[in-house]
Amino acid sequence: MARILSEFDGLRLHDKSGFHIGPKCSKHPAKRCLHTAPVRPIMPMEKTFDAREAEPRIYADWESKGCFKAGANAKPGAETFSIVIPPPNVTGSLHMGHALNNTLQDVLTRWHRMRGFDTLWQPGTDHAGIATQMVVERKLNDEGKKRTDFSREDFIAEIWKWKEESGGTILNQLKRLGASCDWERERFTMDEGLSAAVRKTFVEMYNKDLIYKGKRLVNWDPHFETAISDLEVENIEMPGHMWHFKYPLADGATYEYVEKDEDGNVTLRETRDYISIATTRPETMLGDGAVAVHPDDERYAPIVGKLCEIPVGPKEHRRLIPIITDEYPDPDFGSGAVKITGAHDFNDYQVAKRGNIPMYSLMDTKGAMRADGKPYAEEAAIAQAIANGEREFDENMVAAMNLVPDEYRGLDRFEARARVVADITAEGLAVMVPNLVIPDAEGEPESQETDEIPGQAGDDSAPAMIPLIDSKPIMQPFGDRSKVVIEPMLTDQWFVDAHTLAQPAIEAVRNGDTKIVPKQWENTYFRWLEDIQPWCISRQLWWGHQVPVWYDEDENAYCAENEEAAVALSGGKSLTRDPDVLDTWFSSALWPFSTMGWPEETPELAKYYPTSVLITGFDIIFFWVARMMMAGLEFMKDDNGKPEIPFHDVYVHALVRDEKGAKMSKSVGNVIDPLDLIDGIDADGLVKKRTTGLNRPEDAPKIAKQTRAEYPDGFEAFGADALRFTLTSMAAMGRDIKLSVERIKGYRNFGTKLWNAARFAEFNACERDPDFDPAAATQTVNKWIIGETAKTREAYDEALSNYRFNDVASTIYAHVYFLCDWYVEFSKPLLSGEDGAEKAETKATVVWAIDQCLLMLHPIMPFITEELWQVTGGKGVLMHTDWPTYTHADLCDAEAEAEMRWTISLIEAIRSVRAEMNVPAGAKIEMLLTDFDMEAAQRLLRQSALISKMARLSEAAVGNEAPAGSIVTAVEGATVNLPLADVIDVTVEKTRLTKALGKLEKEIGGLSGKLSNEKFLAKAPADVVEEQKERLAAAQAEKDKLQAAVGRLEAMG
RNA sequence: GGGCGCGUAGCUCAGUGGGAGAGCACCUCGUUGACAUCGAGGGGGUCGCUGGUUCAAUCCCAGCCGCGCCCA
Repeated sequence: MARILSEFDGLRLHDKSGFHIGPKCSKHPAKRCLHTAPVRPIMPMEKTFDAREAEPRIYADWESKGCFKAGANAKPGAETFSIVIPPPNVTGSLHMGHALNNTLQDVLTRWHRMRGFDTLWQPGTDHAGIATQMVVERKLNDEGKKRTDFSREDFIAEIWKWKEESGGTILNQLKRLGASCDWERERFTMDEGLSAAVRKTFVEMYNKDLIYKGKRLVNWDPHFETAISDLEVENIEMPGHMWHFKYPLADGATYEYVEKDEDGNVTLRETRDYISIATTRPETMLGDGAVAVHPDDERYAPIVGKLCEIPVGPKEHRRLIPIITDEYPDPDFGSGAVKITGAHDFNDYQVAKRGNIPMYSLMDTKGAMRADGKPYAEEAAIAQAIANGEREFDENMVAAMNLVPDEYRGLDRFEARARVVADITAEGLAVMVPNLVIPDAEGEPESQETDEIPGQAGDDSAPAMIPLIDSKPIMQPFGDRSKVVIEPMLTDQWFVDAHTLAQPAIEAVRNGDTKIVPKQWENTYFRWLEDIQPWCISRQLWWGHQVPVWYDEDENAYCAENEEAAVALSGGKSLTRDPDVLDTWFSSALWPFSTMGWPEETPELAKYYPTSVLITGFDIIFFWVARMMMAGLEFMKDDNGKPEIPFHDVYVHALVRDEKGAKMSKSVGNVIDPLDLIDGIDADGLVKKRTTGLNRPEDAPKIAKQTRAEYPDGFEAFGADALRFTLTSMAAMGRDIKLSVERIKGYRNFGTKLWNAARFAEFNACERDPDFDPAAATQTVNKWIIGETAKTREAYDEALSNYRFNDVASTIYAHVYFLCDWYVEFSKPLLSGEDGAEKAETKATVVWAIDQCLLMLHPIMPFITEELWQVTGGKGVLMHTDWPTYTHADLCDAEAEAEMRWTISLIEAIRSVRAEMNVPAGAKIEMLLTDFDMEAAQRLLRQSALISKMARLSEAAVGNEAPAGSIVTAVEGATVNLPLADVIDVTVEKTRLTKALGKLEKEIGGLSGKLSNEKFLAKAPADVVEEQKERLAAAQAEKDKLQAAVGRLEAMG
């Protein structure tokens, strides 16, 4: 519906309803005011855009019209453009990272769709194994139920129920953001189709030995009681301790222990009956299989091959273990001797494998000391026989043995640590040092820290000797979801031979088939893939894709896509399925093709795979990008059977941080929910949000205070457009985004600016002219803005083609402001002039120019632009309107451009003087150009109306002589004289001119120095030399003009 | 320890081998018929430091200082 007020040029109503308010206008009593125009039920545009009301309405409209469907708005035979969404966790809710990620995808998708590409943005969610199981378990707990109250099937049914009810949250939030995904194609990694893809890939890889099962040391999460992959472990430096214990030599043997300094001088010589071992994990001593020293370490050479005693456990059953050599121990670290606990440490595991040292598992799935198996005495005896070399052993036998002494069985691992330390210390087998009072760096006495360290009694009596305990930071592994300390555990797990799969994935990026942007991330990608470890894909969870492997009674494995096939493989045996499920990322790795229907050969797959670009954060390059590359290249083949990449480009964007640069986190209380910026939230709501559900509830008051101080009024409803524009404008390559609420506000205001430009067009009855040809414009101002628009369009497309999102945003932002500041003002005289061809052309140009802004802004700010398009009677939907293809070369009129640039510079010069001289804004003054060239005179003649209006001149003329008492400034080709004798202060004016001259002289000095340098003239490119010459001439000319003005001032006295 | 990145205006950040930019903040003026969610004008930076390459370096190279991230 067109709402053009063609009969009421300049009509302005203060009442939003569109009815005029009364017979007298209170606002403009003295003027001719159209508020007194006849009452008419019309609907002018609202004064501002109400995002909260309009955005959901507009989105619903697009959706109902099928605007997002794959292929919508595609030109016949168009190229395809496809993106698969990084599937958010089904449990997720939208955070800033999603907002950024999806805004960028939407910008690209909308842009291509408008350009007529056959476009698919494939949406969906990820089943997120641990996260989802966690959410549902918590919900059941709230209902007083436990997971173990359910059968596996029933529990999974509970999760599906939850998914149906609550799983769509994040997708609805993406809609609120404006994401133009093809929702009809929504997929979920646990869908039947995607599950079939998982089974098929597993079976194929199994059959190629790319997947295998084995007992390996893996990262074990004692909270979730499952293995996790290396990537799901976060190593965090924590304050820790290193204890030093004596492992007595067997049978009271002794040796000469000698320490030397670098020059070989003996610094210590004593007879020892023990070997000193340093450890950060005393509880694992129970599982030691050996003590290792470096083969070159002379200190221990005398005792290599001998046995020593683990100084813990019942005395009568102390285990003896061999002292071996291995390259792993660092002689300069600690005592240089390392205990080897193959089942609980990754380094020890390697040593144990090399040395065929038994690896004794000490803990159960919850991280407590084992309580199963035979009594300690029996187990210890067997272990001793192994250590003595009297007994053969194998992996499984050793794994079954429980070497935890009876008194420690069932203890939590940290409790066990304290007990072990206390027991050893009590027995006098801790290494002791004098209890020195050590001066610290500031020279103040400070005793060795003894707080809460197991093994050191908090005794006031200050004993002479205390146990040697180093307090120092140690790296500890934590589960990225559970936040508990990860335990290396020796378990049977499924692995993917990632090394083999990585080679084609490396090659595809190296040879440019897939391009990573910004390029620096390629290094990260290569480094990880080149050193990739086997990928542990099995999880001891219930929610996920169950491993498609069945076992018969003899543990023979049959891998097949379903049970019938497995049974057939086994020759008809009765089989049991492997209970493990797969790492969620296993199914995510298939996402680019599984969502398109693979393993079926669907038309979508043929059309949209490989996808055009993947937009993702750097934090999942390893988790996801690299694995999709591996899976794609392994399973997808083009018509010639050549492995096919999943995407041509990978654009890696930054992390969104808070305004101060801190990572947004619940516990810090600095999280900003994108939806709160879109729809607004008051301070109470924000505080409530940030302080509920904290891990540390005691932080709530602090967080509340911080929040109120920072955002005393909460957030206004800035709308999705403003947030999107902000994120786009800040998405510069290679740097994190510090999100500023002020900046969002600024871009909301930018939307209002655009809105008002459209209102201006409406008030002036500027209607779209279907026959308007921008190349045929006749008026200088029109030709000029058309050329400027074309320039902007080219710069925009160039930037977006290169994923330079921030450049795109600033290009269109600057253009809109330029249009409003200058063209809109310039158009006014033409619009209020006589009816005629010029006026008609200008009206059409105004609409055209604003429409071009709407088009170019639409990918970033889809809502307000669509609303403006439709409110002003645009045809169809803006999101399916064709993208412009004109170029600056097509539409530029060089003369018009030069003339308008000159006009602008003159207006700016006059305004500047007026402001500096404090000429009242309302006062009209005269202007006279002197020393003018013909071009300047003609330009003034042609543009005097505009210049007079915008510079508030009563007269604009050319003349031969400057009037006395003029203030002077310069433009290209003329001296500008403003006769302001009554306001002029000779001293002030002289100061102003002197300052300006100073700047010019500095510039002239630099330029002439350069131009008199023969080397510069000889070596610099000709165009650069020419440019410098022109600049020098211009500066010189301006200097002359100002100099003359100074002369005249001095003549005045 | 290895790798990557960053240091430009008070703040947040663009940018370029040849005239230092934007937004916000700040100061002055202003209800001019689109817009006070606004307009006009203005101040403010030895482009981290030191060397090198070059006719020319904020930009390229090396070293140093400071900060961040990833990996061990």
